[in-house]
Amino acid sequence: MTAYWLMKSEPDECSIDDALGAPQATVPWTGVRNYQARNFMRDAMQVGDGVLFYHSSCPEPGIAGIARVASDVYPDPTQFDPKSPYFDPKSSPDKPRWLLRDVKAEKKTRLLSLAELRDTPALADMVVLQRGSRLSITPVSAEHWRLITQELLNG
DNA sequence: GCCAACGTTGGC
DNA sequence: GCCAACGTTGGC
Repeated sequence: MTAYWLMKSEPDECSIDDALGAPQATVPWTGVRNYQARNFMRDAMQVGDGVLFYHSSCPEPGIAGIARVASDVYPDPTQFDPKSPYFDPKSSPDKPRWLLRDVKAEKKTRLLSLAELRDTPALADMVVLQRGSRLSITPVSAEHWRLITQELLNG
């Protein structure tokens, strides 16, 4: 059964344009250093799941495009790179702590801003909108996915 | 740069 | 296992 996700990326690091410009429009979702978000990728995601590509920590935070989970889970190579800001000295290649999946960008959309998301009563239950929510990967219900993609693709 | 909210660490 | 201190996220 297809599931849906919202995945945050800082556009300074990897914007929807960057992802679309990558080979096969596919990027490894590096840098997740939160166990709950990691576990979503490891245990709950499946290839083909829908992804709302969200721009965070930027002047205009919000959903910027549609993407899809494009690979099985595998170790995040940045955890082993001492020069990477995501380096984790407590991790090792034979016992990797951090995992990722590849994400394939499908379409850049208009920016559906965080303010607009918050102004939409039908989306009030979205995990990402909950008070104090900081997770960089959150599940999205089928109904919320339908509403948002309909608005972005047809609206 | 501020700060609320949450996660992680480490001493006990 | 508790919990205070500290670190991080991310909108504003």
